[in-house]
Amino acid sequence: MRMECRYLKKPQVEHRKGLWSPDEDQKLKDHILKHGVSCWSAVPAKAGLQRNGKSCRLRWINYLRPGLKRGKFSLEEEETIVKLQAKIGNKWSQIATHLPGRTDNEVKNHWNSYLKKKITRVREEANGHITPTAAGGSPKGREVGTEKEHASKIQFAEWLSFDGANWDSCLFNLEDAVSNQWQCKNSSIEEICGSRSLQFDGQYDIME
DNA sequence: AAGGGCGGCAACCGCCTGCTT
DNA sequence: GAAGCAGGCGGTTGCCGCCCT
Repeated sequence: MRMECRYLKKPQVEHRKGLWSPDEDQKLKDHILKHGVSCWSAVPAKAGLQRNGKSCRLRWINYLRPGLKRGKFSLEEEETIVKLQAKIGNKWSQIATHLPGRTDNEVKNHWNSYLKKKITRVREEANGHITPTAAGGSPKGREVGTEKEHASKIQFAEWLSFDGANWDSCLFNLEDAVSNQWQCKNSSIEEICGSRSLQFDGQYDIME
């Protein structure tokens, strides 16, 4: 596969940057659906695009690929992200494999812009030395004080709670989880998550 | 109504890895 | 074993829209 692209003569064209137009999307989509991908660096020329191969690959994976799930992350998806991030760190591509229809970029963005701040806030509130708007929450943050914000806050606190009520036989400690200090005693991460959600038989014990 | 600030998202950048010669 | 290349990945940036003052 790689052989066929290795010594292809690539035209030296100025590559376009920035947002993709609907026309470019259509060209890329049509080309890939019709011919598949044997070599990303050859795709732009074959598809009639003035982009580089990497850009095309990214656009396809993150936006055009069939089966992508758009829209808000579900509570279950957020649980998965937080757990896996605590377990394996910022391995977004690996985390994304446990979230069908989600891309690594999407997961990363959601973590950086939302989950990380939420966790910090919950954590600091648990420590009792924070105002609700600190830790990334802006003083003018959206939905602050609204019913929606209130609801999401409660939900988040619920699924991060110690009682593990919605964790199906999982003893989960927020403080350790967010410090990357919790460990799974009896199960590998694959066993824990299976192909998708958090169904597993083992238990988490907090290791010092 | 307007401007400033923030959050969310798309895309780029640079490094790393694996493969081939 | 070294060099060159493509693909993969994580970090970062920049733009846009929404919300608040």
